[in-house]
Amino acid sequence: MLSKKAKYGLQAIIFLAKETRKKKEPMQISELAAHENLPKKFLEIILLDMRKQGILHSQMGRGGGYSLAREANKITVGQIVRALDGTIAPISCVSKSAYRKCNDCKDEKTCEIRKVMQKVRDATAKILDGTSLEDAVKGKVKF
Amino acid sequence: MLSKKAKYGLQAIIFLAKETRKKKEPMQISELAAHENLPKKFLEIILLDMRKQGILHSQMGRGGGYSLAREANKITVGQIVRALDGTIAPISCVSKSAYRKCNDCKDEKTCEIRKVMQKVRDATAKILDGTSLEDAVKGKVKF
DNA sequence: GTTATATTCTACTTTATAAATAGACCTAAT
DNA sequence: ATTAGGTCTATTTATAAAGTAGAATATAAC
Repeated sequence: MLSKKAKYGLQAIIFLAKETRKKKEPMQISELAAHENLPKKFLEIILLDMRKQGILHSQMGRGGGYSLAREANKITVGQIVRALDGTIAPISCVSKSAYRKCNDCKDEKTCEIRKVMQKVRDATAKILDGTSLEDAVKGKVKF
Repeated sequence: MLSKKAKYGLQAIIFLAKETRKKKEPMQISELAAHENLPKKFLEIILLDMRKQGILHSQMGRGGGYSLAREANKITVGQIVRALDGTIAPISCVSKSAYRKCNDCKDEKTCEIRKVMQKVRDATAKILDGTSLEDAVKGKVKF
């Protein structure tokens, strides 16, 4: 399951992507939180995470706020989920961004669970990495 | 991410499926836990869950233990994950087995996140429901 | 330069849920 | 009756999620 962190982050950045098309000014955390009904302080952490990973850009001081660091068609849903949840893989031993061997795994190559979950990861990656914010906003989800 | 519960459950039932091909006697929790290096008491809860959902059969008393309730080709990985995690969906609003509307969702039909996650769910379901324990044990994971 | 506004950063508390553990209790075979 | 097993209740521990409070920092506007 997607964590709430990733879900809230997606909600916020999708709203940002929508609004960015209209006006170019950054948006305040408060406005984002209010519009999407998200816990403000939690959202603060989430936005900060995305900024540190280069997905969002922030502007301090008066008139400041958050804006997309790149164009909406250059940011994928997969990047956001990885930034906030660490991975899109159902199990860490098939993750590319956050690989970790299972605790008592005897042999990764013959692990049956790993084989199945590898397929799930690949299918998920294809969808999430193949969907940009622009696609999402325009409702153009392929596959 | 798959919970540890589901992962341990899969480990245990796959081991069971392998051993069942040889001998027909039920297997004890202790043996399962020892062989797969799983916390015994936690595994106890997991096996009980699967029994209550008709996936496993248990025999009380001396010489008892757990065995598959159906043949290995009649049990899918998807059934096990759903039994232990409630759903295979990345977000509850696209789950079939455990549907739940998102808290402050204004309109499910236009939700961009939902559209993407629906695709992920469908792709995941195809793989997990299309893979039986027999497939897993024989290393025959399609797709 | 001062002020207002907004992000950034730190720290702590609470609540909910996942993960793990302990022990008493029930069941069936011998 | 005894023994070997599952069943059930309760509790603890760890982590995710959320909320609270406040200080530090950066920037625009005056």
